[in-house]
Amino acid sequence: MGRLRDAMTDQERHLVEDLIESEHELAPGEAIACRGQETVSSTILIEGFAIRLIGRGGEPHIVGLQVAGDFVDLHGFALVRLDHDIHALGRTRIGRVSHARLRQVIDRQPYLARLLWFSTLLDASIQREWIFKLEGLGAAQRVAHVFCEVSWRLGMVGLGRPDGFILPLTQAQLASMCGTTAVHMSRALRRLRDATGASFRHGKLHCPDMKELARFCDFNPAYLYGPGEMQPASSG
Amino acid sequence: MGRLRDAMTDQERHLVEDLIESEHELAPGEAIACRGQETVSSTILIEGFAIRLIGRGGEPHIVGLQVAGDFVDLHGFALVRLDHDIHALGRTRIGRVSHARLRQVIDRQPYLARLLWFSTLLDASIQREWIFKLEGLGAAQRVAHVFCEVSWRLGMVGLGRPDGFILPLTQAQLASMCGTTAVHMSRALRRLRDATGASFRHGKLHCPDMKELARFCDFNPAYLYGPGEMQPASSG
DNA sequence: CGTTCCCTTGAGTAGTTTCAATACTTGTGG
DNA sequence: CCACAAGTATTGAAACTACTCAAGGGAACG
Repeated sequence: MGRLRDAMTDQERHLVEDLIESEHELAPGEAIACRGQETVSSTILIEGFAIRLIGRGGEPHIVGLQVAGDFVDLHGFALVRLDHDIHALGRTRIGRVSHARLRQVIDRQPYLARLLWFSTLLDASIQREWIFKLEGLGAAQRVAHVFCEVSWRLGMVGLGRPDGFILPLTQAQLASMCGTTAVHMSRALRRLRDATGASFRHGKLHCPDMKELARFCDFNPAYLYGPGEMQPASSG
Repeated sequence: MGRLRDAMTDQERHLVEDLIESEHELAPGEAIACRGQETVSSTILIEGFAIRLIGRGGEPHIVGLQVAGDFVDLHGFALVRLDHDIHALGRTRIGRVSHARLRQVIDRQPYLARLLWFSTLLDASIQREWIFKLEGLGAAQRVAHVFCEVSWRLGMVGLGRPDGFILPLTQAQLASMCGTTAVHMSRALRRLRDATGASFRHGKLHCPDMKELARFCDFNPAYLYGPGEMQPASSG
């Protein structure tokens, strides 16, 4: 819910923070939630990243990325079972919220319910942008778009840095997210480096000029519903 | 909400149907909702299809498809502004539901609120599957997957036919949905016809063997949360 | 200090795009 | 009913992009 901070009062923010019943440290790659399993609690990502994985038969593909402050499996609350796996990326800290507790708060605070709903809608909006990206852009622009999005989302939760960030993905994982192969991703990253100066190696992006990166892939952050243009429904 | 019929009581279904304040006929291609515009009502697709479009600068791309019974812009309720356009596909009939009315019902019927939420989560699940499909499948398998999904979704709202359906898309639009070109889509459709017997021409799919089509693209409908394996949260 | 995983590079192959030309469908007005 | 126009679908060939296989170099971890 971190990304909704501008839409929440201090009271509401405390209400959400108080929902967390336990905190855990997770090792890199550890599962946060698994496909098909019935969920009795949901997870807030307090620190680190998480990936969504869909795999049938062959290698699983990465179909989503969550950053600190995100509710990663709020779907489980309404859907009971998840359709995909969620894994920690690098070392993470998570908080668990029981569905029973969530239900109590939601029934008494309709506005908070709408905020939780908004949170999942934001994820849906991001997924539509990923579809758009996969349909329309080449490999180098796709990965640039991923970097722009992560930079922007980190900025929305106060973790933004102007010259890059740590994102513990391998090039093979980046390739999976961009619908290409590890070898081709390596070449795409070199083209990106030559064109924009942004270099990614061993889970670290160094980017001297974010604007240049955004120009390279025609990045428009409107779909992230950040403070400014588009805002969630007002309180009341 | 048509697709949730199995999760709703008759009373709840009537409650949703009574929400509809006005019905309209739409001409092919007519806009249902536009990016950026503030929405005061949401739309249920009563008959026909709708597409979601994202376009920045160049040609817009199709990033989503809705069938009869779907709430097409429920996002607008929580998000106020949409991040993309929604257009009618072929002749459609829609119903409008004011947000004021929606809010009333939601605050009094928490379970109904969860059903609406579930409806948007189902769209999100479908979008994740689209991402997976674009990342991992070739053009012929992608379009086969689209056909399987539409067939399944029509079946979920009682409009299923064993030998195909009318889907008023051009090959250029299918290409847009599958991240390829119109020319290549034509070739992909021929390969699909040769491999499975399913032929698509001028907005009509003729498919003698749906199972064969499903096998061709390794289609698994679990992500649609149909009656069976995965179900929304129970009432109460 | 070596093993393992990750990244890079090259060369050949397969798949996709582009451009351009032709044919088919549908709808319109003579 | 036919002719025409506009949109839609198919085909071919050349250029391009991406994939695969394979080998070598580099970073991180024990």
